[in-house]
Amino acid sequence: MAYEKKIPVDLDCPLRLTMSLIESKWKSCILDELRSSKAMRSSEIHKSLPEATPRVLDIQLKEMVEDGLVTQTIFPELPPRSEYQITELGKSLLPIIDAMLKWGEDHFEIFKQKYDRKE
Amino acid sequence: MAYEKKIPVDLDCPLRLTMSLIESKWKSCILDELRSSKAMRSSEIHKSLPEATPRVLDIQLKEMVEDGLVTQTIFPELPPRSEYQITELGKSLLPIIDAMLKWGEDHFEIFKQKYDRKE
DNA sequence: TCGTATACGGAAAATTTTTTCGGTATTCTG
DNA sequence: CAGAATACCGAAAAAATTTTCCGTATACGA
Repeated sequence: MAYEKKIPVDLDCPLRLTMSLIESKWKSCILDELRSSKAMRSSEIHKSLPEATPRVLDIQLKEMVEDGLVTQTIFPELPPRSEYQITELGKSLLPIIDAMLKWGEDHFEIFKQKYDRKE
Repeated sequence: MAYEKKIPVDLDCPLRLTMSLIESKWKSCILDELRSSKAMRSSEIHKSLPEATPRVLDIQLKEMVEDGLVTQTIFPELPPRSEYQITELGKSLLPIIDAMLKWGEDHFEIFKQKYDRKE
C-alpha cells in the first residue's frame, strides 16, 4: 500500500469512529467535492482543492476507498485514467458535512474577527 | 501558552473552519462530555475519557477555551480547583456531534466486521 | 515536618501526518 | 527518437500532534 495510516479506524466509540473516518485534513472536503455523485478524476479534485498536494489527496482517496466511502474505477487506457465516485456509505455522511458547512458559514465572522491577522 | 497549536483555525473555507475546531483527537468527545452544561473538573473529564492522557485533555481544553467553545472557571482555593463548562457557541456544535454519534452507531457493524482483528 | 491532593505547564521524546522530490509505465505527437 | 501526458507510488524530510516525565505551588491532616 502507498502509505500506511498509523492510526486505524477507531472502533472504541461511535463518535470517534465517525471522526476517524473524516478527520484527516482533506477528507471532508473530498466528500463535499464528490457529493453530486459525478465521477471525478484526481486531477479535477486537485483543481477544486488547490491547497492540498496531489500526494495527500492520493493518500486520502486511497484510505477512503479502503473505508468504503469512495470507489475508484481504473480505465485501462494510456495515458492512464481513473475516476473516483462517492458510495452510498459516503453519501450517508453528507448530512454531517452539510451541517459542518452550514455551521462554518454561520459562525465565520466570529472567527474571522478573532483570528484574522491584518498585516 | 502551554502548547502552541501549529495549525490555526482555518479561515479559508467554512467546512475546514468547523473541522479545524473539532478535529483534534478528543475535542468532539470533550464536547460530548460537557453537553449537559454541567461544569466539570478536568479530572472528571479524564475519568470519562480514560484513554486520553491528562496532558492532552489539558491542551485541548485550553484551545477550546481560546476558541470560545468552553469556559474555564478557576476557584482560588487550595488545593486548586477549576471547572470547565460548554458555552452557547460550543452547544451550537452539538447537533453535529449528535449526528456523528448516531452515524457511528448506525454503521458500527460494517467497520467492526471490516477492521476488527481477532487475536 | 512530611506526605497528600490538585491543576497546570515546560521540555523532550515518540508518534503520526503531510510535504517534497523524483521515478515508473505507456502511447501518441512532433 | 524526444517529450508530453497521466496516475501513481517510494522514500525521506518536514511539520504537527500526542505522550511521557517531572516540577511548581500551597494548605491541610497525621
